[in-house]
Amino acid sequence: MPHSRAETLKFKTITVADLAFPLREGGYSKGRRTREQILHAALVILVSEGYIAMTMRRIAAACDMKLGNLTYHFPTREDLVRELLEAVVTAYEIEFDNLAHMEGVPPEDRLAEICGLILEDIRTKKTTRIFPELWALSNHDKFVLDRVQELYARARGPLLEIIKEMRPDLDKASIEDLALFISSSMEGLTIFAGHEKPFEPRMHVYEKIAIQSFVDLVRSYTPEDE
Amino acid sequence: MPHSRAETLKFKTITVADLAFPLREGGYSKGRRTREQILHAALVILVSEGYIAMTMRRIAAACDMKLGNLTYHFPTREDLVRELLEAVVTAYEIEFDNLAHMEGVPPEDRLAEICGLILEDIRTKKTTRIFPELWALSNHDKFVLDRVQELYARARGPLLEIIKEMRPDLDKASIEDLALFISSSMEGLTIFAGHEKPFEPRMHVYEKIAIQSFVDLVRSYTPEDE
Amino acid sequence: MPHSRAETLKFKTITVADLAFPLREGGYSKGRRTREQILHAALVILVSEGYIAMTMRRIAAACDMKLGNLTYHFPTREDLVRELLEAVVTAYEIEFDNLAHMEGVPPEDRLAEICGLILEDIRTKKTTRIFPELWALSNHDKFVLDRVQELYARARGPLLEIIKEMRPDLDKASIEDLALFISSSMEGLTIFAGHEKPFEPRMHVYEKIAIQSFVDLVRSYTPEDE
Amino acid sequence: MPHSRAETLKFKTITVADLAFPLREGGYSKGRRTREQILHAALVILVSEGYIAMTMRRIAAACDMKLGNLTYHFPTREDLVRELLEAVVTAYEIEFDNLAHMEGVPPEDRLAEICGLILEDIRTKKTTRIFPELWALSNHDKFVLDRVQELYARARGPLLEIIKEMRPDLDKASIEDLALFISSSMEGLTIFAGHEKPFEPRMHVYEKIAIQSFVDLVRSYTPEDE
DNA sequence: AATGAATGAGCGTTCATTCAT
DNA sequence: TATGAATGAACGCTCATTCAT
Repeated sequence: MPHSRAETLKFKTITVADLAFPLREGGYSKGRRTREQILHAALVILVSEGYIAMTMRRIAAACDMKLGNLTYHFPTREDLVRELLEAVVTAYEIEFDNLAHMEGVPPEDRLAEICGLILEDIRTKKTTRIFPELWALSNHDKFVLDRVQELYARARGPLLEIIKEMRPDLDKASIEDLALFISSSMEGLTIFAGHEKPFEPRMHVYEKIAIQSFVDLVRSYTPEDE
Repeated sequence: MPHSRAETLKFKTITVADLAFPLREGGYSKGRRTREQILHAALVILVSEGYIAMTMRRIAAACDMKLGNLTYHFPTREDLVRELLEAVVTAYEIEFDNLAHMEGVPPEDRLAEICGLILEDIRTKKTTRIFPELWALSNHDKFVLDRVQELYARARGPLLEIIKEMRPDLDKASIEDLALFISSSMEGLTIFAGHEKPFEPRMHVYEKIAIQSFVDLVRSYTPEDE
Repeated sequence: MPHSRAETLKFKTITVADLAFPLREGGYSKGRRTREQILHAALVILVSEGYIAMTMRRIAAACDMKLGNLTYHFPTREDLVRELLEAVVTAYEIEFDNLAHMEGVPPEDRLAEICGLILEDIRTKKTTRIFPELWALSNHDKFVLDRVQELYARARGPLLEIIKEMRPDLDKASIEDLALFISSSMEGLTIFAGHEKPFEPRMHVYEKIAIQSFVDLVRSYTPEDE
Repeated sequence: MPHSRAETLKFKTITVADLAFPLREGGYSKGRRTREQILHAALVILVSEGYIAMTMRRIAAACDMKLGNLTYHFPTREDLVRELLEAVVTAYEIEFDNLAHMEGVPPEDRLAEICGLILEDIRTKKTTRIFPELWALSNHDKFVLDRVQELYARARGPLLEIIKEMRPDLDKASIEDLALFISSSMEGLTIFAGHEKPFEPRMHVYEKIAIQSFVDLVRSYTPEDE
C-alpha cells in the first residue's frame, strides 16, 4: 500500500500558494490567515531577494503590518524560519507524492515522466531560488539539513519503486544508490539550467540526455563487490 | 596548444592556502601580505560559519586587527567579497587546469580520472561549504553568477576534449551539452555526498556509477534534431 | 483609645497570603478572586526576580492567563503596581498593629519584644526583597514615598507608646525622634543581615545589641535645646 | 601601617566628579575622556531618574552622542553598568579612606566625627538616590551584592579601629558586630532622613542621638556567651 | 470575564562605513 | 599602514496599551 503516508499527509494539510500548512481543527480564524500571509510574504522575499534579505521588518512591511504584530504571531525569527521551512518543504513533499501514480505504464516511461516533472520544477523560479538557499543553510544548521534530506528521501520514493521494478535482481542498497545518483544528478542542473541560469534554454536537451542516461544506467548497472 | 590560457594564468598568479592572488610586479610588500591574510581569514570564516557570519568585524578579529585597518585595505565589504570570490575561483581554476594532462591514455580512462578528482574535491570541507554559498549568492548577484559560471566553463574544458576525442562525429553543441550534463551531475552530489553529508560514506559507489554512466552516455549519445 | 484605627482597618480588609485587600461589600465574585490572583503572582515575581522583571506579560504568564485579560482587570501597569503596593503595605500595617498588645508587661520588655519581631520580619525573604525595591521606587515616585512613610509611621506607633511610658518627661518631638531613630536603625539591618545577606547568621547578636542599645538610649536620652 | 591599601588605591585612581577611574598609563586620550563622560552621564541619570531610566539611548542622548558610539566604548550595557558601579563604589571607598586620620584625638571624638561625616554624606542627593538602587540590585545580582558589601567592609575599617581602641578587652567578633550594627544603623537613616526625605530636617537630631547611643553602646557592651 | 490581534515606542546590539590621527 | 572614534541604519525583540470579539 504505497503512498499511504503521503495521502494521510495530504488530508492533514492545506496547500495555499506554494506553502502547506498543518490543518488544525477549528475554523479559518483571522490569526491563521495572518500567519499564512506572513509566511507567504516571507517566501516571496526569500525567492526574490534571498535569505539574507528576509528580515522581520521587511516581512512585516510586505504584509503591511507592524513589526510588533509580526512578533505576536511569530515570537522569534527562528520560529518563523522553521515554520516557513516546514511549510515549503511539506508543499514539495505533497507535490512529489502526487507524481507518477501511473498504473499499467512501463517503468521506463514512468522514469522519463518523473524526471521530466522534476526538471520542469527545477526550472521554476521558486525552486531555483529556494534550494540553493536551503543547501547553504543546511551546511550550518542541522535542522535544515535534516528536513531537506528528509524531503529528498521522500522524493526518491517513486524512483526506488521504478528501479526495483526494472531491476528486481538488485539488492536494496544498490537500488538506493541508483536512486540517489539519479536524483542528485538532476538537482545539479539547478545551478546551470534553472530559472534564468545561462543554460536554461537547453534544459530540454539535458532532459533527454538525463532520461536516456538514467534508463541505460538502471538497465546496465552491476554493483561491485564491496 | 591547449591549456595555454591556464598556463598563462598560472604564471600570473600565486596560490597561497586555497587562494590565488594576481602576481603583481614589485616586491612582496607588507600590504600585500596583509591583504592575503585578510582574505584567508575571510575564507576560513566562510567555510566554517557561512556567508552570513562573514562580517567585517569578525574578519578583522580573526586577523587580530582593528576594523579600521581592514577597511583601509578593503574600503567596502563588497570589495572584499569580490576579491575573495576572485581568489577562490581562480584557485579552483588553477586546480582544474592541472587536471588530466595525461598523454597516451585512452579517453575513457582520462574521463574516469577526471571525474574521480572532481568528486574527491567535492568531498572536501572547503568545496562542500563554499559552493552552496556561491550558488545562493549567484541567484541575486550577477557578478557572482558570471564568475561562477566562468569557473564551470573552465572546468568543462578537459571534458570537452575527452568527449570530442571519444565522439569526433558529434557537433560542438552536443559535445557541450554532454559536458555540461556530466559536470552538473557531479555538482549535484555536493548536497548529498559532500563533506559531512548523510551519504558521504557512499561517495565511492556514486563515483563508480557516475563514471560508468558517463562513459556509456558519451559512447551512445545521439542528439535529436532540434 | 489606641489601636482603634488599626482595628477598624482589620475589619475592613481581608488578608490573603501576604496581601491585604479591601473587603468590599458583595459576594466573593470571580473577578475579585482573579484580581487577587494577579496581585499575588505579581508579588511572587517582585520578590523572586525584582521590580524590573515584574512585567505585565510575566504576571499574566504566571497566572496562566492571557495578557488581554490582565489588562481587563488592571487597565494600566500603574494601576496594578499601585494596588499591589497598597495591598502589600496594608498587610504590613495589619501585621504591625497586631504587635505588642501586652498588658501589664514592663515597657522595656515590650520594647525588646517588638524589636525582636521586627528583626525577625526583616530576615524573611519577602521583607528583605520588597523593601529595597520600595526604597528605590520612592526616590522617584511620590506616591510610593508617601505610602511607605505612612507605613513606617504606623510601625512607629507602638514604639511611641512604649517610649512615652518609659520617659513621661520627654516632649512629643523627642519621643518621635527616638522612635524614628530606633525604627530606622533596625531597617538598616535589612541590607546586612536580611535574607541571604552576608551577616544574616549574626542577626541574633545584632538583636541583642539593638535592644540593649535602644533601652539605654531611651533611658538616658536628653534632648538638646534647639 | 593602616590605610596602606587605601593610599595605594588613591594613587592608582583618579577621581572625577563623583567617579573614580583606574589611572591607566598613557596620556589622557580622547577615548578615556569620552568613557568618563559616558559614565558621568549615566551617573547623573541614575541619580535623577533611577536605574530603570538609565538606558543606553538616554545615556547617549545625555552625552550628545549617537548610540553607536556609546556601544563602541561600552559594547554591552552590562559592561557599562559594571564599570559605573566600580567607579561609583571606588569613589566612595576613597572618600571613606580619607576619613578620620585624626592623631591624638580621643576615640569618642573620632567616632563622633566619623558618624557626622557619614550622616552628612547620607543626606546628599547622590548617596540617597544611589544606595537604595544598589540595595535593590544586590538582591538579584551577586556581583552588585559583593561589591557593595566590600564597600561597606571598607567603610567599617575606621570604626573597627576606634572600637578596638575604646574596648581593648573585646574579642574581634564582638568588635565587628558592633561596627556592623553602628554602620547599618546609620544606613537605615537614608530612607527617613536622606535627601528630600520627610525627616531630613531632623537629621541633626538623629546625629546627636546616634553618636550618644553608639558611644554608650561601645562603652557598655558585654557580649553574651554564644 | 476573557481572548486574539494589533500598535507604537523603545530596548540592547550589530553592522558597514567614514574619517581624523 | 594602522588605530581610534564616531555615525546612521538596521537588526531581533520586549513592552504597555488598545480594542474588537
